[in-house]
Amino acid sequence: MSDALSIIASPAVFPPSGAPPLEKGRKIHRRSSGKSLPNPNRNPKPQYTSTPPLLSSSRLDKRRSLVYYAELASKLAEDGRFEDFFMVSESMVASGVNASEFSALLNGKSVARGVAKMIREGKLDSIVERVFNGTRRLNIVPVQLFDGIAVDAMRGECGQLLKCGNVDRVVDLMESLHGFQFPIQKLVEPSDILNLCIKKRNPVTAIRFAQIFPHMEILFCTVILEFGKKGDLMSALKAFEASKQNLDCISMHVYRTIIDVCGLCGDYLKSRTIFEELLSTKVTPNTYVFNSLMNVNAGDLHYTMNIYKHMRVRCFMQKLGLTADIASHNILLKSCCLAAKVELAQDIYKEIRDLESKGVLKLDVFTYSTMIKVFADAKMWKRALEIKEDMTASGVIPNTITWSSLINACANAGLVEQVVKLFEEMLLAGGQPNSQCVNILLHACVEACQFDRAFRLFRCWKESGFHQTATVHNQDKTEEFLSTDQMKRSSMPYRHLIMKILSSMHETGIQPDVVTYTTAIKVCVKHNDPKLAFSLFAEMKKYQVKPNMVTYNTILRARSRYGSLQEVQQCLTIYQDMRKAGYKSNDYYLKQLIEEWCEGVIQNRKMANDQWCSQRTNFRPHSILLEKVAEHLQENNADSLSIDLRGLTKVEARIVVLAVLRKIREKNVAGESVKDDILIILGVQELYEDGNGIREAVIRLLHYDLGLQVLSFGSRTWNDERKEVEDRNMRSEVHEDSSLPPASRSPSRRPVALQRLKVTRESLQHWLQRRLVTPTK
DNA sequence: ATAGGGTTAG
Repeated sequence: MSDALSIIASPAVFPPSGAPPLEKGRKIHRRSSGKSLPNPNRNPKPQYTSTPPLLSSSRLDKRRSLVYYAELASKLAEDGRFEDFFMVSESMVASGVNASEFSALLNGKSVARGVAKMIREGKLDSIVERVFNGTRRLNIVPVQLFDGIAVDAMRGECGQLLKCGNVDRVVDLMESLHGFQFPIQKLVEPSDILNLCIKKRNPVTAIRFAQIFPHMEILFCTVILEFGKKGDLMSALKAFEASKQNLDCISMHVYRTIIDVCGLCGDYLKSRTIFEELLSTKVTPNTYVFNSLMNVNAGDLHYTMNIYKHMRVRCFMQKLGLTADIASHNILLKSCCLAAKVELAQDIYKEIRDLESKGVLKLDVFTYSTMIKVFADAKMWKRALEIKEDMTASGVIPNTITWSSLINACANAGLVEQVVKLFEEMLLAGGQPNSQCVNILLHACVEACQFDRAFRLFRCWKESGFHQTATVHNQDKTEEFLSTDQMKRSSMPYRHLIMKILSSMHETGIQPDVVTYTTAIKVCVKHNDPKLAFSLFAEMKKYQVKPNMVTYNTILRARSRYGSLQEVQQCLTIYQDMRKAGYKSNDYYLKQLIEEWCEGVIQNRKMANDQWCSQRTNFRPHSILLEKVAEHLQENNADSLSIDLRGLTKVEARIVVLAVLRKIREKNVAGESVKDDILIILGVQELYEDGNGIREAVIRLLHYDLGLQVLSFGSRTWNDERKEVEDRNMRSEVHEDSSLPPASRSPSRRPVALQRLKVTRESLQHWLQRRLVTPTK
């Protein structure tokens, strides 16, 4: 048998200088003899045109020709011509050359550049398909072929795909690469992939990603937790099940995470099921699992106590050390706190103090803070202060949260003096107040109507920083005591104080948060000052402080105080804003506002109101009513006098019509006269039949209650039409074929049309004039 | 990569 290399290297097999190749090599021939190869000008080294030592069988020659073909293959790869690259490489290997010897001679940089080039050209799939499968056929470890250039290029490409939200594509790619031991973790930030999966509520892709991630357990935990944080328990559970399939042993961390997630998603019963399942595997749960379970079920003291006992018995039986640690006890105290069991909490506190003296446990800042909260909730502020003494005696340093709890204990009891005193003490002790702490203080002052005092504190901070506050404040104290009564009567308008307080906070470096703004808005609402409330709402948006449910409810709560069209419009804007922010079903206050505002049109007609009250509870949970009203009341919709009532119920239709009428009335008072008729669209129905009774209800309201002239679409008066309808009904009853569905009946006899009503401009004007002479309320 | 404590609204 002749030398293998000489066969592969013979001109008949692979000609370096352009002789006819094997059929397999046609492409190589065409391309390599074409544009880029050989090209001495572009790259004079190596000289492909020079004749390689072909027919020699000496070792040196063999080596030389191996180097030559490796260089050639590298060059082809660099140009992104991987088919040609593999043609050369595979031919070499087929000829008996050792693949690893050959691959060691390949220029890794060139191959990497070639890969980068393909990536730039968007040929990502080809890389996986050709390059990786090709290298596999060659028995070359593909990773060796790539250096930083290719990895960078591929990372860039994955980043682009993620930017476009194409997370599945990235995971597809990574799955393929993973099969070739490619270091996929170098390509993307795991959090980038997970965030997208979570945003799309797509657990499947997240699970696929976790399966190929080098630290699978960690990633599964992260996936479970992140879905949980978004309240997506379903997806979290899917990831949990997948993690059990993929991990070879029971992971306490995974169990702990899913139990926490049950808590985050409010399904504490599910956490119990999962715990039972874990017990059934006969694996002893660790302290983390026990503690998480207790914490999630903290609202159920009975259950938490049982778990706690279970822990202790287990320790006893297995002669283990104490599994219940200080965190377990802290959770138990929290559970007592939630159940308002002050005495039990005190007993447990005594017990753990005892354990501490025996050196078994060490009470920490959490323990003391929780106990302070126990007493704060029970309005036992003196006992709360005693806990603080215990704490300092044990050498535990109170932190911001401890101080906040303590201040809150006094605030709950209405002791503003004590609150301020503690705050000063905190500052002296070097405590760093944050916005939450400041909010408690602010709230305490607000509750006691001491706006002036709150402002004074904030002014001090602004002028001299926190740590000067105590002294400055003390100087003011006498004066303040003397003028408390005047302050309660708000000698200085509270509204100036609120704005000032907020700006002081900004300047002191404490960012007013949702709670600060909500408290301020609450004060405005209390003082009947919707204008300032709305402007505060605008300001918080300006500072990118996101309103929450409480904020929306606070501002919308004062519905009865909002009277003007503008105020109602602002409310509706806020409502729409709320919907956009994802708060859906709680539009209770605004519905009431709209109802009351609209009904104000006929508020002196008692009968109508009584009838109304019986109907008001019939709203659908996600009615389109408010959107509809908002649409009509918007300023830019001023000239549209067409009301589309399609899809609304009787009650909703009534409100929308009333809203438009009230708007017309307010505009009229402001000097804008009615410009046109009102057109009311009722929907596609049989002209003389009205299943929902909307038509009847609207006509009753407009014609009978308000005395407006209502025309049907043909401009006949409603009364004329009514007679006609009755006549027709009498006649049709005889002939009607009730077995047919309405739509299939003869249109000539029962016409199907878009029903419309019209309220004429003249009758509206009459109505407005009547309204003016009628004494109000 | 590991839990547990504080504020607002009804």
